[in-house]
Amino acid sequence: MKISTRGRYAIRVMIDLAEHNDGGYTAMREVAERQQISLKYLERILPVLVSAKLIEGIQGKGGGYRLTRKPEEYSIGEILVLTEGDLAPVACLSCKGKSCDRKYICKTLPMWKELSLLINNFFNNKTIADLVNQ
Amino acid sequence: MKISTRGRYAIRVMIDLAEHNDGGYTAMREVAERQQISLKYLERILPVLVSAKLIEGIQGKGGGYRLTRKPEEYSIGEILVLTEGDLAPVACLSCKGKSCDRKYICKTLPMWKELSLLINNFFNNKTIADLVNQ
DNA sequence: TTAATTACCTACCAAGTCAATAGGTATTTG
DNA sequence: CAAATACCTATTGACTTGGTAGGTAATTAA
Repeated sequence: MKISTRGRYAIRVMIDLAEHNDGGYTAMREVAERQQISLKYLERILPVLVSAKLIEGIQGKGGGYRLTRKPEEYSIGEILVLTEGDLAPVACLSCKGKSCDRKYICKTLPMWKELSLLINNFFNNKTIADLVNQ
Repeated sequence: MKISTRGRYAIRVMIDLAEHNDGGYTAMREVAERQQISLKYLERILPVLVSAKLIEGIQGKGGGYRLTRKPEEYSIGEILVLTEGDLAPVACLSCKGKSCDRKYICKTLPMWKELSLLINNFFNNKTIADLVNQ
């Protein structure tokens, strides 16, 4: 029951980009240094954020990444779904998991659905801007 | 971000024991059959519930397990803590994890604490009795 | 007393995930 | 041309997951 470094690092990168958002591009080398995260590892996490158009990057000297929207327009939920794959607390509710043949009689399923809703609401109602301003 | 079969199966066993609670002992072979869970696997999950005195078992023919309290006196939280080890949604908040040296400057830590509280409250306010009666 | 049944115990295993590291290539700027 | 950057793919060691295998000890019914 843990959110992995992939998702947590992605959020920290987004916050860092929001904090240093002057219209230009921020090199991931700087972000990695400030956040004390391996640059090489970050480079493996970012592509999914780029292809989902949450950030955009340009190559070459002076290049880097920048946000494509305002910080308050990113929900934590969408970042985590991209990087973690799913926010379902149990396999039965994951879109990847196969349908369980006990779903109509399972006494625990309603509880998992309730929890899933709680967690999803929590993350969808929290934005990058909420985390920058504190 | 998933609760594993260990915790989920433990809860289902507790519910099953509560449903067939006539004062006597219920053989795990029956529970495994009803719940469609491998008996051998269940036998590996149960010892922690026994040593924490959530259930008690007696050996030999006619033996089995039974609850030591009333169903409404078991919170889902305590069952999951025993079987999953921890309910912290991130390593930084786990009792097992080492202390993070960014904890005083981390912009995300307050959010993880908030989520952790939400999840713990959810599980601590839900009992086995809540799941049996529906 | 014996056979059946049960909890209880330990070792093992295959597959997958996690958290990186390594070693590049392509692109752009000064 | 050199430096800096994003971008790409393969590999790896440690760990977790979800079991299986093969027993032993205790108890009861026949």
